[in-house]
Amino acid sequence: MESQGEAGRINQRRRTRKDILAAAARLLRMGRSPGMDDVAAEAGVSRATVYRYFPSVEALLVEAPLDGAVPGPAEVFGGDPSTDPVDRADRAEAILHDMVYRNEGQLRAMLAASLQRGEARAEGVPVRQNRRMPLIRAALAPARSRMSGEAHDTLCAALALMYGVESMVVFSDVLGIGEAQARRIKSWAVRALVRAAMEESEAHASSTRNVMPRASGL
Amino acid sequence: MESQGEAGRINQRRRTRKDILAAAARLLRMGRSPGMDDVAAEAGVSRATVYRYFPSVEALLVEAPLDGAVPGPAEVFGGDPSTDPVDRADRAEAILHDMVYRNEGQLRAMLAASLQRGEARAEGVPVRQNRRMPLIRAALAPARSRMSGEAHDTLCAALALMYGVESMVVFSDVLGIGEAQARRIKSWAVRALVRAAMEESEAHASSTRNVMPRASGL
DNA sequence: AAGTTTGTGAGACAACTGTATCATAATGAG
DNA sequence: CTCATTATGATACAGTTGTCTCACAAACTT
Repeated sequence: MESQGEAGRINQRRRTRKDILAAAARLLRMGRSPGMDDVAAEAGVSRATVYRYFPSVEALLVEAPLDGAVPGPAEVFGGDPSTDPVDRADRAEAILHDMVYRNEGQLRAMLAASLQRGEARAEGVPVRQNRRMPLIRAALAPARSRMSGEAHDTLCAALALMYGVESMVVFSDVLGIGEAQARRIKSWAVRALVRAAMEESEAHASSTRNVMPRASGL
Repeated sequence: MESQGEAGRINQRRRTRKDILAAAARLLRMGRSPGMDDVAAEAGVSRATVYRYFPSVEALLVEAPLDGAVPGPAEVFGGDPSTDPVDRADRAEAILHDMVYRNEGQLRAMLAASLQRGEARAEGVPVRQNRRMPLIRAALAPARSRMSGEAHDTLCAALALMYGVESMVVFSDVLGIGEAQARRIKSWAVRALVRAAMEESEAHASSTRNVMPRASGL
């Protein structure tokens, strides 16, 4: 055999890699912040092998699968007759809220890893993925035609501030607020923002003044 | 001398502590993420001494002073005749916005440090400083008497999601939005939230229904 | 000037991270 | 089956973090 790299023993490597990620996710789900030794022991492989698949513990934790698949827009609003953007935005937040608090430890690790990209960052490390915007867009779909593009983008960006892990960090670490309180506060804020954007768009329909700033590149 | 603890050599200890924090801030301002050795060398003290004042690198970086003092409520609203909570909240956000983007590197390091080893949380060590709540409270002071305590606390918590470093992380890393855009979006959202809370409170004054959830412990 | 208290420096130490090397065992091709 | 390929295990290693102990020197008290 001369073709190396791709066609060595793909199945074995895939299985090992999957086992390592599963072990990491299992430990993260226990609330621990595992080190390489822990992951290796849990996966039943040696520490050196884990390092052969992931260059650092951060890179490993970032790729560890989340508990419970993050539902896409189709799963959330698929067979949904509701057309009220306020309710839909609120419900989308509730779903992401549950996912975030169920995977708190892992998401914190992922956020921390993405923040250290300040100085010297490796090449292959995956950046941050954006799970929230598709959900937000889908939630606001019924109101999309009633708003200007700028108003829609601004609202999307503002909602993105409340939908992700970062809001949980603020609630927990800065404000010392628990999950239930956080959910109630975000629910109120999300509804207020969507309502405000729609009211401004309606007002804009009769006058020519645009209250909302532009927000492109989303 | 038998009374130890308080009256030992307070001045010396204060000076050492200040030097260590200043050294850490100096290194952070260079964009580095210093370790204990670096801080000790920069401060001109031994590594053991640094550990005598701060139990970990995280605790040290969290307390490191920022470039340009964060103005307190007095400096911002001291000789200020404005009483519109919407404008005041917007202006407070603008001030914190400038501070955040001026200290982006250090604040990212501080945020990462606070997330890093979330497992072993020390007892007396503050996880995060809370610079934003005093400003938010001062901004909303003119409206404080016109709202219920629950409505006020909920609004404060919702605003706290937009005032700090975390919103910058969302804008930059998740949405890819620059500073000016971020400021405009936050300005709109802040104004919309304050306005919504005040309108609901006015409506509440005539009816008995309370739309806003409770948020205590701020 | 004692003598005592107390902050500091120096170094040893275990634990963990990330890298490198070598030997072994599993795998697939002939 | 036989043999070369290759993933893996077992180490050893340097670097860092955080703890600890001991000795020294600066301060305060009398």
